[in-house]
Amino acid sequence: MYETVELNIYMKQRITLKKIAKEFGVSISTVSKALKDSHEISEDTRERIKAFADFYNYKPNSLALQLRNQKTKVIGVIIPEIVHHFFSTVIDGIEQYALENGYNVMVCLSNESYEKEVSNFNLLTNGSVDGLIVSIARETQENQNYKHFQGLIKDDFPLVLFDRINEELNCDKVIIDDVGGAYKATNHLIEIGSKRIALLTTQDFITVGSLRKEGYLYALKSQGITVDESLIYKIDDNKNLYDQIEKVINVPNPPDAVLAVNEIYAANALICAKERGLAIPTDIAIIGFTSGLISEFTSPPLSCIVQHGYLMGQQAAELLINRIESTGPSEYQKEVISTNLKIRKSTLLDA
Amino acid sequence: MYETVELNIYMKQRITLKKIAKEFGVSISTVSKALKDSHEISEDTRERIKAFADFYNYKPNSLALQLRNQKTKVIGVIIPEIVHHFFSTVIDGIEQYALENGYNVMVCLSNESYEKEVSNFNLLTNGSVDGLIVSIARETQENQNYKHFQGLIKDDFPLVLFDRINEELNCDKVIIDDVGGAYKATNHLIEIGSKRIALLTTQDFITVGSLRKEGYLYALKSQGITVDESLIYKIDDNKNLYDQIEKVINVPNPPDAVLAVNEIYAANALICAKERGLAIPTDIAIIGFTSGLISEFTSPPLSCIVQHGYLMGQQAAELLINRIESTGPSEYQKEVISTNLKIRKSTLLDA
DNA sequence: TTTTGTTACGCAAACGTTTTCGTGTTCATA
DNA sequence: TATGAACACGAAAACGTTTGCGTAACAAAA
Repeated sequence: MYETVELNIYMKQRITLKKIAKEFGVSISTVSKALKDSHEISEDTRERIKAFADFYNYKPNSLALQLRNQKTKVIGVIIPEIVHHFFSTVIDGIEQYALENGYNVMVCLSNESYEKEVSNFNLLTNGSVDGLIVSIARETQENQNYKHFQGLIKDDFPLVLFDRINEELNCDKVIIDDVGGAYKATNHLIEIGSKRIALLTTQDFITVGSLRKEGYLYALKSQGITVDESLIYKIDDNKNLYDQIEKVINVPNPPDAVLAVNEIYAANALICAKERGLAIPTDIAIIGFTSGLISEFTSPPLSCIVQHGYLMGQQAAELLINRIESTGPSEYQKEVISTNLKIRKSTLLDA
Repeated sequence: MYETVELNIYMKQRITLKKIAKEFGVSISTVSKALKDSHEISEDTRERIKAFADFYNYKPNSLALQLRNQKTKVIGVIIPEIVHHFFSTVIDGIEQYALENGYNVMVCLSNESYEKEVSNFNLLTNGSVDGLIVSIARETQENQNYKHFQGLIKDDFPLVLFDRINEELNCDKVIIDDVGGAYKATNHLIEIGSKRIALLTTQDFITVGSLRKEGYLYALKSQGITVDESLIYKIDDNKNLYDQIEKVINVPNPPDAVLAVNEIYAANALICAKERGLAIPTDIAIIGFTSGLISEFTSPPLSCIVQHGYLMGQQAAELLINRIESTGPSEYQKEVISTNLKIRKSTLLDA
């Protein structure tokens, strides 16, 4: 049965309305309507066409639909890197919310490179996606070159920034409460009696790093502790982490606590402290920021500020989809996701 | 200047060839040719059109191009979950190779669910992508329901399976040398004097788990060690990991070595062993499979079989793109990526 | 003056849909 | 026997692009 359909031997083409129409000697519109169960088409024709389409596993070409409907139901995501637990969880959250709302997700990686970020922009905003969720690449933050963002914003292209954002950019944003998180962590260290709290942060142009530094400073000040600038270390991610962190810990008079702005810094500090023979947390308490698994399996396990990346992804997707589907212009929103303090043995004195 | 172009106030539409044509009172084809620097168009017209297009930041609508060219230059990837270091590295490898070859990547998550896998299939194979790279969801492996795969294969749709594959499926595949890796790891344990080597593996329907078990058995047999079935534990990922692993370690006569088929099992075993007061590696040696970061930061750090996920991604992308761009049919390939043994202190006696 | 050639453009098809608006046929009603 | 409705379908436009081919206008050569 159904042998009239011509198929290329080497690359079977998908079946289309046109081919079905040809098979039955009817028009394309008849086929289209039949497949949509339109009452305009006689039951007999309808059933025959549907059976045929089913047999050949017909599915409407989504490109054609997207072109016609002027919307793709796809949201693009550009992140600095994917091999990063935090970003993975965010993607997960985006995906979940998007799918639940009939959208799909296209993920691209900037690899922290300005150039790749721009090319991803070009790629995704040429009609392939209805909106964009972005966390800014390190190089972009370093160079302060936001032209590609401004171009989009000028065109009212739906855009949501998350985590690594730029305040100047006029769009929806989702961030975690970096200041508050660092504040909580620092306060916790102070409460357990730490006096000389070192801060392992990033270079200044990474916004989350400088915000966490802010929270750290704020906590110290509000507790009346004078800030010792020599305890603040800006780690360069392009150089060897351990070597840099060793210079903080493996010194004559090491700090009695460390607040690290991410999990890796914290884990390295922990290894380093143990190497030097310091007891944790009695000699030195350590706390990090994280959403990862490393902290659970170090010994002792690391206390940390939990970041809720999944929630962040959901919120970003929600903002974006609202923006895409809204008719008129509306105020840009900035969602702040609060953090939790998760106390483990690296800061737990009584254990 | 250039004020004739009509723009909707609420949602600025992208500029199109048609609008440019209208602006200049020429035909669409003239504009198209002008922008492509065709000699058919006078230099004067050409320059004016190009300047205008540039001013309005014209970029060809990729949907229209994809529809016309009958190819999208996008490859779809479906993975069970993204919050998983191994899968992230694979994605990374796919992305890198794809981008270098003019392709983009669209990632979808099955969340180990059969239903989501199928819906992702439908979504991606309706014209949105030129080919698919898939690692099979757990539920699909459990139910053995591969109809959606067979449908694609029947249509000669370019498809590459990686890591979690099914041998029956007739398509390109990339796997790591699971048998060989487990064999290496087991041999290593035997070499350092382990006699009673426990295996922490997955349930049978996870192919990588059963393959690694095979390697483990093979190593034991080739060293003349009789297999003790009571040392083989099938962990159920849906239940609490630590509880299950505790039943292996925290017993009167624990094994003197553990081979875990992934990083998490290994890390849990390590915590468990320390909890019970066993010295590592003297009382019990532990080795895992991994590409993750956990192993580096446990104490002692975990030896492991390195999986080269990045390479795997590259190879998968290469196979797929070759398949997409090949004209005639050709033999399906199966690439096997070999593993490395990375010895750390969890199996290092002399340290 | 006629022929030939070049220049500079326009037409239309094609990709695969959806959907509005016809339109020809049949059948029942006045 | 006209009239109207109901039925079943087709034509065509639209989404945005590319490209082979046709052609008007003009200039140069025969």
